[in-house]
Amino acid sequence: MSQDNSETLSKKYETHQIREMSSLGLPQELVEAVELMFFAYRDFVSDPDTILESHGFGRAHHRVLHFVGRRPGMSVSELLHILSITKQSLSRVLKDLIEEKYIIQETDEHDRRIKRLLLSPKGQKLHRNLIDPQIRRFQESLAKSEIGTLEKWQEFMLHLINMETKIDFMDDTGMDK
Amino acid sequence: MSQDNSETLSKKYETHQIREMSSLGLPQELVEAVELMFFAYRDFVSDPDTILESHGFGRAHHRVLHFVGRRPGMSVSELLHILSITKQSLSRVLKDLIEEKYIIQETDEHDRRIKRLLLSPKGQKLHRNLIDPQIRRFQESLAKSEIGTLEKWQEFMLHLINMETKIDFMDDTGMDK
DNA sequence: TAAAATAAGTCAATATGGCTGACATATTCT
DNA sequence: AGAATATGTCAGCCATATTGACTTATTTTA
Repeated sequence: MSQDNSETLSKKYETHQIREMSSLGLPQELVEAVELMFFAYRDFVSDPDTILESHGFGRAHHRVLHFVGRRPGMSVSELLHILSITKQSLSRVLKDLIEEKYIIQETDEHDRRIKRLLLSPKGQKLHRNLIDPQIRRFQESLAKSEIGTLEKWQEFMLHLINMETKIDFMDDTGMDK
Repeated sequence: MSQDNSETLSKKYETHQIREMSSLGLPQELVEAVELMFFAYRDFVSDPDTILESHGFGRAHHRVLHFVGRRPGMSVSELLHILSITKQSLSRVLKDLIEEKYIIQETDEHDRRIKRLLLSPKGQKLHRNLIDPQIRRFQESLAKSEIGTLEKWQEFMLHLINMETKIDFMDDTGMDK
């Protein structure tokens, strides 16, 4: 942070009174969980963010690289669907990635309207560099926690997801139910 | 989505070949987990997003309401610190919330440079409306999963967080370790 | 007590990544 | 032949982030 006071907050907190009870009547544990989602997500994407910046890319580029990497040969409209954005939003980002040869387009053999999207070797390398710190973060967290395997965590996270999204996700992973 | 083809992706997928193996050499489970983070976070904030829109607010307003609600009496610089944004970014959002009387400012008694931020009753009500669907989502997910309690999930999520952030979070929740 | 540091606020410019609406083009389906 | 589909593009708008340069009030410190 640039304009920051690095003194710890707790120290400051001793100097003033808490004026009202926070989060009246809500289960404290669940309110905490809401914050955990915010902080965990923010820090989870922070490493890729740094790498992306050095390439002049943003999170939008990351998402495209990720899904094209996971589903080689997906069409533009499939990509729009899974990202839940408009084609105008996608266009700039996709154009960047194609111009700089991270993504390759190939016309579908059977329906020449459709363009299949693929990662070039260069794109695969960047994708790998972006996902590596995230994988590492999971592995470290797994090692430090008593959770054992990811299974239950995954189940819980999956239930947080909207039904429509779930369909996309399972197509993507090859899951059954 | 506005410009969307509602046909399911899986159906389309039968019609073309997967060209290359995806995510070469990476543990599949962890790659899946990366996606779960993306989808779960997106859908988790989708309900508040809808409510915010009807008030002419965005996610930035939500974050301010949330942290001020959780830590009544926090100063502007503490808020900047916890959000990791600049004061110029905060200013418009905070101005909106103060002008529309969701947030009250009070000058600190002992140091008159500092302004303590508080939710008005109106602000508390909105905060509550925003967090309710998220709490509900957690409760439903908890009921559907075999995870039992949130404890292990919380531990795992906490380990995903950067050390600096952890300090803020624990100040916030009153946690010890 | 004068100078430095701190807390808050402001102005201006810039970038990213969403959005809508209106079209254009090529291709395939009916 | 005409409708529908897949992609792409132009133009403009909005929210939210950034940096840098200042101002004002207040407190701390040398």
